[in-house]
Amino acid sequence: MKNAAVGIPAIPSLMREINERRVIDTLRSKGALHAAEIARLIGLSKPTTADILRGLVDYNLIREVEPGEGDSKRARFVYEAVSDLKVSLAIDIGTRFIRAAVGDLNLVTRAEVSIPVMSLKLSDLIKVMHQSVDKVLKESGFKLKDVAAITVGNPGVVDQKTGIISIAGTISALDGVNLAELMREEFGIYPTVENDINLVTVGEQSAGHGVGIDNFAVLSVGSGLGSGIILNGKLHRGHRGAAGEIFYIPFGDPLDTHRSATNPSGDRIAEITRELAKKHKKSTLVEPYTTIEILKAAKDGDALGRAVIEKEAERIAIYVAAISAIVDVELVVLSGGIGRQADFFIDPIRKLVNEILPFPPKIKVSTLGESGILVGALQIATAQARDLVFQAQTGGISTPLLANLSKQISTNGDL
Amino acid sequence: MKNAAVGIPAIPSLMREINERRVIDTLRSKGALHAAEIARLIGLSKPTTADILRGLVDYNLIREVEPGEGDSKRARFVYEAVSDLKVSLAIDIGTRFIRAAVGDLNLVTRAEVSIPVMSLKLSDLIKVMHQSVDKVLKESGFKLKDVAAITVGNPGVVDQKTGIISIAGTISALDGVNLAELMREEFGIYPTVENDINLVTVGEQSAGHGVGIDNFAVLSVGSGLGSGIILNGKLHRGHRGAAGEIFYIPFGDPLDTHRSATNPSGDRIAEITRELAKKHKKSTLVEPYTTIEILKAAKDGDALGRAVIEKEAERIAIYVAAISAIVDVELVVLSGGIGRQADFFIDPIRKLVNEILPFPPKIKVSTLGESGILVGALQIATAQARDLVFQAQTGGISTPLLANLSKQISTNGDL
DNA sequence: ACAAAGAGGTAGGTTTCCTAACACAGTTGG
DNA sequence: CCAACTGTGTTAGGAAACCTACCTCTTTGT
Repeated sequence: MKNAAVGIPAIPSLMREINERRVIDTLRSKGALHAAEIARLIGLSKPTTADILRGLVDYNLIREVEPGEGDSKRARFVYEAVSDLKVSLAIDIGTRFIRAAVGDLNLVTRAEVSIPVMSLKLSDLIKVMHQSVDKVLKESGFKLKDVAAITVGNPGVVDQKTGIISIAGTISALDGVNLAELMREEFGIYPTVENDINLVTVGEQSAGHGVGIDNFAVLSVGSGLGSGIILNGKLHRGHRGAAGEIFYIPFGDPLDTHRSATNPSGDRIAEITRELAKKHKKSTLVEPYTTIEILKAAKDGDALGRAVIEKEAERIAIYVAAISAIVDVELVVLSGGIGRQADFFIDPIRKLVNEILPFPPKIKVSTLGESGILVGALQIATAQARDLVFQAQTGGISTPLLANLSKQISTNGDL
Repeated sequence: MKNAAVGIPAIPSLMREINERRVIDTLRSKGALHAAEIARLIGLSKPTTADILRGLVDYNLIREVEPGEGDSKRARFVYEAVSDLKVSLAIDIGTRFIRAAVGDLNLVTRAEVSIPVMSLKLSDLIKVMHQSVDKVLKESGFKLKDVAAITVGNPGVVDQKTGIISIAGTISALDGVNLAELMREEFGIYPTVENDINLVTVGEQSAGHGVGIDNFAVLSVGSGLGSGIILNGKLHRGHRGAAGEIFYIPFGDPLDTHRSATNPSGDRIAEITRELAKKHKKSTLVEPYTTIEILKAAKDGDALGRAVIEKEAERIAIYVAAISAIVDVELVVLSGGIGRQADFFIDPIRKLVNEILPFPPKIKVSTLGESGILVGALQIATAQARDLVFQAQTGGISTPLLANLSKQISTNGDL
């Protein structure tokens, strides 16, 4: 036991790796650039930058390209990050469809498919998942061996340590299942399994209303109710991955497991309508009340429809307020089947939230649509894929170790 | 504009600074050590470590001491971090007392005082604050010029950008005041002004039940109601510093600004008692109902007292549940005048929380007592003081810049 | 047309770290 | 009790990474 090092020291080769990573990150985010410009952006000298670029070309992580329109005419060599060394795979296990997407290392979606679910039995879900993966890979022109990382969305809470899913609600076949392990057996790759609303939230962060916002939440109101939270620019999962499970906020009778008094989700909307139908006799709405018809009627000016929506607004508002009271977000994005339709009743939500809170958040309606889950899943899978590719090509140390170092750097003053 | 560097590059001198900081951090957390042991702990080679140690001795940041009991007999030189180069100051502005403490760079409390406030007028508060600072400095043997950093606790929400306090509740004289700027004028040092419950939370993290726990909350039930949240090991302040203002969770009637139906704080406890007194005629309790007497009666077995406490338990439980539903913490620590007495009614709180949540947190009662605010404030002030001293002695770059670098390092894989 | 500015490269030098080898001082075991 | 061992601290030599300064060549601007 001669060198039982606890931490990793800052040695010259580590310095080089940090700078290499920053060069490639810069190329991925800004597109093709020439050496002098990269040097300026990062703060390195030209000789060092040129040396790093030569190394990255040797590693096959970047390549020389023809100077384009935006480049200085004096630039003789322009570099871009190689995007198709490996790909990442995003899968969304939903109640009605299983969707899948293939993305390259520069986060460009190469293919996207959607296959209807035949039954909610676990074996059938796995079967359809296989079909969607096969189909999306074929369409993208890549093979399974090209896949570096997979991220899977599901409606449940995922235990980060064991990998086991719980509270999967509508897809109860997933409860108690270790989906990550199961997929490793099926596809040979250990995937990241994540809650679907958390993925929508990451999607909003990378391509929606959450771009550049460090503290925001997504409130998803659809057939179920849930939320995802970005705090200090990072998805907050909580101790057991159950952060954002706002259904369990004990509004009304604490022991009412249906949250009958406050639940705005599709589960409850028919009951709200039935209740309000006693007062509003004139209505085009008839049993069985469906969410789609209620929303349509409300837009068309139907009194019962409007009354239901007014109630919905109140119920959504209290959840927005509860989230913001506890974590003080800058923005709440409404998502999910009902939330995405909230454009025409967002004003009463805002009004009530502003009355409840001294520091109300902005409230917006998601514009990402159905594929929000895949956008977020690709974001996570691609980040992992980039890291794996970097390690594989350079033989560098892993990002978790680097993150460890960066933690050690800033113990002070950064509380 | 020849070198408009956006980031800071990883250059050799930065590497040295990282290693210097890690050496001194190691000495502060582990006490006195000899060179070979430090080298092992950090992972550096012996010659490099010895060189760094010589440098830090020259900078006056560490000093050579006599080898003690715990040290290897072969150790010829043992080093410790210099603790009294500068000190930090913690101030707690409370409704009844203003407390102050002086701590050294190794986080040892050198003196602590408590002075009753005469009135809640701003000018009087400032006067008493001055007295407490003078007194605590005198007792500690340091002067104002030795103070490197100050952290001040107050009941309000502090806007991180403007420095202005709001919702200060019981000390309404602070509302709209820029206390940080005011103190800079008084003491010549720009302090960190922070919400008092946030400071208690940092206190629990460094010296209470929160040691080693990455996700936990402090629920403070006293004359008011509030909470502080540690997520991923860091205090979460939120977009406007209003995180943890759980009073605004719209339990009951959303527009009831008193939260009559659910507020467990001292504000409301007399009313709860009055209500329950109708059912429990036999009681030693009489108007005016005070929190202290109610708690005492309940402990002595008084029926009315017990009924009130039962109600309190329910009310506390729903706030614990709401926090945990949203951020999924491992632990909730009960604090504040009432919360710290919760030992004898913690079981019904646990029972109800376990019934409400699928992933209930552990619940514990704070053991820090009245000085929790000062413990947290010293923690923050000392972290800043260490950083300032390091910069002053070495001429190194600031920690925010280092943190910036560490952020740039781990863009990937660390979502 | 020619000077200025910018891209890319080379040379030389500094800083930082490492390994290897050694001197010296305690520890251990026959 | 002394030889062999183990661990501390130092010295020497060398590798890796960065920098500045300067050079050439091309484009830009007057």
